[in-house]
Amino acid sequence: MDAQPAPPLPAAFYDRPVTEVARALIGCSVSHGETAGVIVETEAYHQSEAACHAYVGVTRRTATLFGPPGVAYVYRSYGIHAMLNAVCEPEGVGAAVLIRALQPLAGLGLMRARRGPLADRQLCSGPGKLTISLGIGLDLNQSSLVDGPVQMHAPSASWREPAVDVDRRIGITKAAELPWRFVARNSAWLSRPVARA
DNA sequence: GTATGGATCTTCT
DNA sequence: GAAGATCCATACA
Repeated sequence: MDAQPAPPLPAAFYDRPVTEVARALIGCSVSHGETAGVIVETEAYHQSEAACHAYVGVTRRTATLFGPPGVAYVYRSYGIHAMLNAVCEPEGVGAAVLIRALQPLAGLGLMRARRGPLADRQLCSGPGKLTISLGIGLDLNQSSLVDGPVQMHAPSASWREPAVDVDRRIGITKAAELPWRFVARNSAWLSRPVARA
């Protein structure tokens, strides 16, 4: 709690292969207003595979994915849930990292006010949950992760670089076999345990 | 504790 | 008109 926030990750951080960024984001933190959490679970999406929205090409919906790196891509899924992604790779390439789960770090009271009287581990253990807890809505689509309302920060000094497990992605039907899900090993805050050790 | 089905809206064909 | 990267409540063992 006393941890002074490090400077936000620069746009260059996201200007790399999306799988590298997805792995590097494990242990980083996301903040929005009073609320913040440590990223413990991510998935990579790239225009070269069918599960990615950008697979179909540039549309009005996916334009953000093809934009410059270091920008938030927020969209609605199943008509109900907002999903937070970080756009990666150079402008013109459709790729993003989906933030699937957080370890709550700050503003837990505000999270409960938004979500209800839930246990800590239920506040951000899912892509649709964490956006509600952090108050992230569709209006934040295309906002900068470097100097916008939602920011991502490098791991605090006390965070030991965790072992990262790789797994298949969740909840998709196409290209489901790609090992593009990255999680912090032995974390208790995941949306779902790793399939195989 | 595990399993199944419903809710709800934006975007694209 | 249909599909989609989900979450929650309810039913049953």
